[in-house]
Amino acid sequence: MLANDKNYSDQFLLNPSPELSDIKYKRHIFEPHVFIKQEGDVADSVFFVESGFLTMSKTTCDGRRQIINFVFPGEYCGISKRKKYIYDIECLSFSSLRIMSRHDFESSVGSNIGMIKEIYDQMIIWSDGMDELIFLLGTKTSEAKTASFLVFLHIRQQRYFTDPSYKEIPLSRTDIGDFLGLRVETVSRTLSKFKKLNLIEIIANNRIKILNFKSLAKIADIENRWKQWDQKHTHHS
Amino acid sequence: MLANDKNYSDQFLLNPSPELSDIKYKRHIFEPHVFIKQEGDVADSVFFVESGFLTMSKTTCDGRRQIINFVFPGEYCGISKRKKYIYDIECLSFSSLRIMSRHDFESSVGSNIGMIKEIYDQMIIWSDGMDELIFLLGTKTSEAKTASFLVFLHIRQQRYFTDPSYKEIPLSRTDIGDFLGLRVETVSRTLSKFKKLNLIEIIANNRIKILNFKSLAKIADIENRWKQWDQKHTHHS
DNA sequence: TTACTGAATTGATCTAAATCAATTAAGATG
DNA sequence: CATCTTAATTGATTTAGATCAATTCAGTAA
Repeated sequence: MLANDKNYSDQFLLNPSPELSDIKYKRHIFEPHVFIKQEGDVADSVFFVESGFLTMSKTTCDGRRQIINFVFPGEYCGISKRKKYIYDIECLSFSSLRIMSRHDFESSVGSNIGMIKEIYDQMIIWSDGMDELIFLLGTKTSEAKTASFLVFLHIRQQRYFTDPSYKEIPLSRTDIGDFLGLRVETVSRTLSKFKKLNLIEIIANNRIKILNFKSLAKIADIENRWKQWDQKHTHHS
Repeated sequence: MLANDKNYSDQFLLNPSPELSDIKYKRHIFEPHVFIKQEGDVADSVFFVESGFLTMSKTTCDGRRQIINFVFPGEYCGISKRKKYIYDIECLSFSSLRIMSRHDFESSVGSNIGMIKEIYDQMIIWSDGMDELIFLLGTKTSEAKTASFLVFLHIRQQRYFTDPSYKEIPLSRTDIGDFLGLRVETVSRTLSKFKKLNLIEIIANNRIKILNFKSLAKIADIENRWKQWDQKHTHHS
């Protein structure tokens, strides 16, 4: 729990679109690392993130966690057709959420084409992100995964923030690993390697500055596999 | 290309809901292994599967393929907000598709709340499936992955088919591996193991009969990890 | 039938990443 | 401030699954 997280102000709260802002809600501020909902809980609410960051994750009984998605300010979370949530919803930082009842949300969405369009649009964007994550988890090496993550975070942060004091997403190495399907140690080693190559600068544990975006983007896609291929096929000595 | 795939008939074609069936379309029959669209193609069409199976997949430049989703009869495919597709759309079997122009599709969906609700519902279901796949890829062992796949397929097939002649989805071991983030050899080895344990029966290459669903479901979730944990913590000899 | 082709299986070996084990660094607390 | 706690890093070792290499099997064609 960082001291400056406590300088909480709603100066930068995001509002939902006019279409959606009519739904009855309660605002609630959550502290970091609080579980808003857990897998198996009755899926009775929908959340709108006014500020802060959430994760959607699932944990095996032996403690392996997979982060399925990050929820950014301006996004909805908890939309489901099931009786129970199939994932945990957890706060990464101090977060201000609008909590709506599922019933209110669904009846509003069901009767207003502007509203459903809004949610539909978010779902298509999320769907693209999930495609990328599935591809990453199924095919990429630890280096490509880590580079992809840095690229992803860089783009996502640029998209969402104009206020400099809210630029950082408080992710631990464990969180990063749980997103990429890697262990902490591997994430740490890979970041150290990137640091040595002057691709990044580790300012503080939760602050990684990208020094060479282009190279990272290359590694994220294919570079390391090509490197291997290259080594095999061009070194004849 | 199996001989009985050629016994093509539209006796079992699925229709979209009345809401959506007004959109202008062309029907087209595709052969197995045909790419309907490839990553990078202009995203100008939307497809409705009347019969057959599609995959959405992405391939790295060194040939690793990740299947992101299977498209079953009655489902839509190719819906995007991007200019270009970010995945390949490929036929697994002989498939009858309704091809709509993206423009027609979007304008119909944008103006009809019944239509958008229909698509929205499919997206929520797909989203749940993608959550599961992300979890599987990030946390599960090869045995749990393979068992999960068998469970998934069993449930999916039961849901979609009443006509027995269309029960089998023509997946190769490579396809299964490309879905689970495993290599062919690993899939084969794992299936052989399951066969030896009398959990499944391999009738033909594309026909796996489940003999013990309960055990597979257990393995799919956690069994193998608990087994490991168990061995470590209870064997004191 | 026999030969041919591509898929599946099985075995041997290798390797990327996990696991195990300290050590170091960074925050938080009294 | 010193102390306590938790996170990050780094090194040594192990291992699950990949890769490499035949072999077997199934399906098709001649």
